[in-house]
Amino acid sequence: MERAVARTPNRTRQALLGFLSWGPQTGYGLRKVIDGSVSNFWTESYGRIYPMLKELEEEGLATSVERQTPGGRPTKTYSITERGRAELDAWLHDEPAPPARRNELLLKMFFTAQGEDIDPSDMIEHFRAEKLADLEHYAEMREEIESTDTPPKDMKYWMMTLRYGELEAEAHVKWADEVLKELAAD
Amino acid sequence: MERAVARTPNRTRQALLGFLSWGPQTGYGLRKVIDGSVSNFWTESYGRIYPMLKELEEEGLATSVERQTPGGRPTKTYSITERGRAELDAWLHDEPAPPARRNELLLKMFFTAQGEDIDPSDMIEHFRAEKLADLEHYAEMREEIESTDTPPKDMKYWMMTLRYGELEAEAHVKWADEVLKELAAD
DNA sequence: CGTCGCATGTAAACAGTTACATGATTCG
DNA sequence: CGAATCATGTAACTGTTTACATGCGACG
Repeated sequence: MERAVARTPNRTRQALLGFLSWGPQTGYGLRKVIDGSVSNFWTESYGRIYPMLKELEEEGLATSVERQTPGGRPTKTYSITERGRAELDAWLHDEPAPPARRNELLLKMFFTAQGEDIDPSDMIEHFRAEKLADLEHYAEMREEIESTDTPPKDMKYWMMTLRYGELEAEAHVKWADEVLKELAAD
Repeated sequence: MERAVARTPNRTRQALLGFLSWGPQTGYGLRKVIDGSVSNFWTESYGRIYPMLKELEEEGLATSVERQTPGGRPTKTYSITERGRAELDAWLHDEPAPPARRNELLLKMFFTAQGEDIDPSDMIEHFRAEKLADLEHYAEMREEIESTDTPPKDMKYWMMTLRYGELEAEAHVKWADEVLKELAAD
């Protein structure tokens, strides 16, 4: 009997297929799009993107066309294939793996009493500021998505991921406020 | 000029030093303690624990005593050294690295419209159930910490990490409720 | 007598980042 | 002319899990 395990398997494959499903892209372009849309809950580095695109092509999930641009480096534009779409679809149908549980901030908090004169206030203040910046960023994204002509089907789900970020960040700020108050009370 | 980067560096070292700062432990024991106390925001596998303990000893941050138990395997008990405590203390003083941003649930949500007839409701229902289970678990931990004679200095910080989990899980449940309602409205 | 808990450890594979190499164009 | 942006790609390194090997004692 096998137990379902909390691994973080390779999803770069699916992430790239997802973005290619919107239309052809270069490796460089994918990186930009990822940074500009899902950076809040997903990241990819060139060191993963380029080898993975090569792999996708070898497996017939994507095809590439190399273009000699009128000056500058030749660019390689990838497109998703039918088999690629099928793989993306299959992935969308199964259970996601839970995110890795590794939070250094909390680990430090947990051991604070073990150090000499540690005051975690600065660290939490910093954390709080980051979350507030995230919230501002989300507000901008909300406006941007609503103002550009996003397909309504996509829009709905994008807003849901945005909402996740908002509620989570708000909870984090609330936590920081509570904790800072308690720390100040000493 | 170097930019501070959001890496997730090796903190197994500090985690183990933290737990050893409470008192001597075996590798096996450390795993148990970690699972029973911080599993909510930190995990370690044997494959990291044993090699890391060896490393800590080589670097003079811990010492070990091998005991021949009256039957059974010999056990190796590690203790933290002064230098180990200094390293732990230094770590407690610097900024934590932000957690990795890789959430497969949200990545799936983001691409839901790209699949054929995808209804993410089941997935979110499952997510919600997990968070409710987490909340129950936190309630138990709260009682447990309060009933056993935890040093009050530690207690305060442990409760803060617990509170983080509670507020976050509550936000996640709220998100799931909102999203499920919206999905049901179609 | 089976399996669970105690207990240590390694090897292989996988996941992921960072730094580097290369080079043209455009903008200030 | 220097910096930013477009653009592709590799190599080295770090981090982490999983599966396996080994074996005793206790409990049912």
